[in-house]
Amino acid sequence: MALPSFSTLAQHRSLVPATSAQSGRLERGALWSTLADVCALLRIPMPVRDEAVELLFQHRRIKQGQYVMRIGESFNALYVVKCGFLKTQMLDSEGNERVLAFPMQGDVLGSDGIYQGRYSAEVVALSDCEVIVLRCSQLKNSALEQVVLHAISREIMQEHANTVALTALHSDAKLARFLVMQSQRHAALGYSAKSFLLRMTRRDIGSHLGLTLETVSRGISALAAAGTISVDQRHIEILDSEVLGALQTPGNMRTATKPRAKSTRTTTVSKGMLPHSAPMQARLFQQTALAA
Amino acid sequence: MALPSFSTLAQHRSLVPATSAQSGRLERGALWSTLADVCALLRIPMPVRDEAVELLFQHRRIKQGQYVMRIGESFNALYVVKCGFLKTQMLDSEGNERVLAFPMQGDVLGSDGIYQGRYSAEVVALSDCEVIVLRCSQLKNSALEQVVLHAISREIMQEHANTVALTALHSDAKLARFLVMQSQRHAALGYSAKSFLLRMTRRDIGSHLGLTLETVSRGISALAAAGTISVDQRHIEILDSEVLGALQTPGNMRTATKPRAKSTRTTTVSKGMLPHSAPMQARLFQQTALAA
DNA sequence: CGTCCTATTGACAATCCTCAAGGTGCGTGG
DNA sequence: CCACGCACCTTGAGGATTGTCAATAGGACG
Repeated sequence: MALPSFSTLAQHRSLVPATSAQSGRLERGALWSTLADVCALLRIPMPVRDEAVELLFQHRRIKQGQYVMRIGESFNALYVVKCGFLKTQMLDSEGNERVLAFPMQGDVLGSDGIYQGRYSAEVVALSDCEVIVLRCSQLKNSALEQVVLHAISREIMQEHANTVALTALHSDAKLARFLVMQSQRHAALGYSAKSFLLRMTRRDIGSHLGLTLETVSRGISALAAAGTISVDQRHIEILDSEVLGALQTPGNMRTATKPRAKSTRTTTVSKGMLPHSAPMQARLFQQTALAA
Repeated sequence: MALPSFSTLAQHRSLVPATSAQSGRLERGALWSTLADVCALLRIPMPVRDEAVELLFQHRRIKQGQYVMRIGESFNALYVVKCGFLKTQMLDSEGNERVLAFPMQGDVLGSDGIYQGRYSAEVVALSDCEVIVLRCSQLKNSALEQVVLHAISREIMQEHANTVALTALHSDAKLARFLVMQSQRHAALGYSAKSFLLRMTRRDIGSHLGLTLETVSRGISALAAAGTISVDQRHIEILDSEVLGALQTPGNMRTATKPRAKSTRTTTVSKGMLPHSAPMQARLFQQTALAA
């Protein structure tokens, strides 16, 4: 069982929806994954604890349009996406839905519920999906706990950095960035980086980027007209990744602080107070804290 | 020692910069805080472990304009703001600075370094400050570790939610939201909610909100002209908090998904698969995981 | 085959960025 | 103490971007 269909998936064609890959063992009429399976899916090395308790985590199939979880439900499990494509959204203070992310294979769902004990976002399947259920009771003090916490912290950091970066860009740059990220994420799963299918609506993209669907549509049309990409409905083909990459951070949008100089009496603070070769301490704390 | 100067501070006038409140014990020529001090500052109950090891955490003074940490420095400590006002910023892919947050009393600095083992943001003091140094070696497996992790997860969740919410608003709403949050944060520390001093420049505000400094300036002027606030340099007085609060989410900016209906075959999934009174499990996992 | 959702495109208006020109406050050095 | 420089703030005018409203067309699905 060791590594799951990871290397297998790495050869797939891009347009075949990654529906229900059939790894995991069949037992009691359902599919289950081992600790090793989940770790591989999360791309985090398996802890070497010899307590070979062989924990098994049940799979759950989600049909397109169905919800993995709803806002307000009490937090009792985390989920790891085994395959398929989803959308995470929350309600802002007005009651409108705002799209937070588009999770896919290897992403963790439900981490927003840890803190409040209640999910603050909902996750809906944009294609038929399969997720692995990690119940709290299973995670608590298990070998998986640190692994999952590591994955969560990685995701939150990346997503937040991405959200911040988006704030200062204008529509074309946002769009280019979104497409590049989609491309990279597809590539990371072994699909084509040049050709992929957007599973979400223009409106979803707009909500995620802070644009209207018309602006998204126009932006995509403009990129296509410029020959940077080719569009057929939701099928995207990247023709010039150079140009697309360059578009991510075009002009200024003078929204940033520019100076980058003058540090009033910065003397030797940074080197004076905490020198002491610390990488090891950092690593140690990391072990215990948010990483694995 | 118990609760620090918390209740004392709660009576201060708003314009007096909260510089170097003098709690903490003096030892070896420096100020130190106990576990109880730090927990109170973080507004998190102190763990009841009877290992009364009496850990002491050293204070560090930061003069206005000095840096608490720089981008790229290796991660070896977290900091809790004892008093003063600061600014956190990172460099985007272009090399421009982007302001992430304006930390104040009780906030944690440096959590962005946990994951990479290296700080990805820098923190500069906007006023004379005092921070409490939590070295990794002290935190590791200590009673404080869970407390700090809880505080960090709380901060990250709030900051991310705030960042996401900002994305869809237009300038006036962003500005109103910013002012309301500043007001609330000041109030939470015992200062006046109606009258406070902005320690950051218009440019910093703009960078934080994704606007230019001119737009910020115009927005503030407009609010003042409307009688909602009164402005004198960086001194802000809120005259009509009703109006200001209402401005936070004005028109639509049709950026959100609106439908809010039609769940294709949602049948009984959410209630069918994971009912089981889970709050207790959630609480347990919470204990072990990110909370205290 | 009709309906609904989605996407595209156009025209127009509002917002916001850009460039530019003062003005104010503060620290530094003469 | 005053002059000067420098950052910060304000305000204006013009233009680019983007939101809004509206009309149309294609596709999915029952």
